[in-house]
Amino acid sequence: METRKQILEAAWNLFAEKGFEDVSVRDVTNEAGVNLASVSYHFGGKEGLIQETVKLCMNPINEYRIKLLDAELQKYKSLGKIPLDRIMHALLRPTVIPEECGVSSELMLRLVARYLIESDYTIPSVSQNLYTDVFRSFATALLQHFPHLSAPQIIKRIVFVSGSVIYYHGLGRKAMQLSAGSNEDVGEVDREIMLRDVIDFAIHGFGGGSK
Amino acid sequence: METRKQILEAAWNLFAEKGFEDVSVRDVTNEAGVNLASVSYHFGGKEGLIQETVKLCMNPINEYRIKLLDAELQKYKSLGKIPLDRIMHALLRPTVIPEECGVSSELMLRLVARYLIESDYTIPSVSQNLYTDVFRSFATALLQHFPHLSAPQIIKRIVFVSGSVIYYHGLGRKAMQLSAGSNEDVGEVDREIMLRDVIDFAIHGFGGGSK
DNA sequence: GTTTGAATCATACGACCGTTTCATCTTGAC
DNA sequence: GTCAAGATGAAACGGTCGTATGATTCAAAC
Repeated sequence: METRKQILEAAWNLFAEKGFEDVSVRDVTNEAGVNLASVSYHFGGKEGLIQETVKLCMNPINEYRIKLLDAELQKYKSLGKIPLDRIMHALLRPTVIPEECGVSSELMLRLVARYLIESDYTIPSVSQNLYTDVFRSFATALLQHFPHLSAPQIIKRIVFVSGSVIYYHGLGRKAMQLSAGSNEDVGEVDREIMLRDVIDFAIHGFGGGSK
Repeated sequence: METRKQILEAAWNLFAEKGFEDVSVRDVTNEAGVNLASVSYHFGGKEGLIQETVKLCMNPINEYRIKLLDAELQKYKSLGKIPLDRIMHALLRPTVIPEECGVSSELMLRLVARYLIESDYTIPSVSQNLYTDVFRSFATALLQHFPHLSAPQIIKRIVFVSGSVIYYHGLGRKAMQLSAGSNEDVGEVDREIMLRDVIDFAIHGFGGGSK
């Protein structure tokens, strides 16, 4: 059963670095130091391995989101509603600083983004309920702040906000370089600062000045 | 020279529908009704065809953005600055309603998103300058409104906004379904309404209330 | 010690891919 | 009419891929 874990770890690293199509089953098993047939044996095939890998990244993030939101809910239950910035914090922190929920780096978010696009945005069935929970919980919390918005409008804005971050993870660095008109590196980004920025952006974008 | 055009059209449709990896050169040439070797002859290979296809989508959108912004610049030059909503309109309309610049549907945006992710966000060299122009022009216009923001901060927020739209194009519909907890279809989206929504979101997110 | 079933291994199969090669056709210039 | 160059065509090459197969090892149960 050690083999299974080794395969997942190797796949994890390789997929995140090169993408699903550019990594062969042989690449994974070589990296993991296990036999080629192990992937079929343990995961039923490459597709099964991919889905398992993606779940390994998606689920902790969504679980962490819900956990953070629940904690805020307890803290502010006397108030009747969670402050907007705390809601956004719960929604966004797990994606900006994924290490906190065991997802080793933001490379993994690119992996998820990649998967969603390549699979026509089909979410693995095991993760679907979790996604549903996330959308519902945050929509409920946000409705306290924006009772004039319809549920679909709320969801739409949650998607806007999530998209900002994922896209930024991928293209942000490149965009900085392009804007400078050169290919020089722009240095490391401070994750806490970035989190603050994106929360700020989300709060104002969401509220539209109405709160 | 007709062959070249037929190949591009077939590639355009197939790539957008299935992605680059899932479409073989044979698929393209069969769909186009031309010989297999034509792709190597006209584009040097599959990679060349991919880049040409992506450019066919990227460039008109960025050109249209600049064109719209220039038009606003003329209209409001006596004012010293373009109204914020008009800047956002110029930035976002070409991606929400790409037909207006000859890009046949939002499927093409998925194609671009797919390419950016699969190619590690490497922008084809011919399109690089255009991207640089876009970032610079919009950053300049936005700086009039937010002189307290640094250039990198402006760029960062442009990326946030662009990301919202692209992500929404792909995942938005799915998100609606998930939030409903079912797989029922959510119907068509009104593009003009969506444009208004995303501009609204962008304006407030960008300004952060500071106008 | 034997049995048994899960796990691992070396190997091979069949399919598909991108590219190349070389022959053939087309077209316009001389 | 001939020639040359561009464009198209048929076919094959070499390589890689995901998967299947059957043998082998291993460990726990009896």
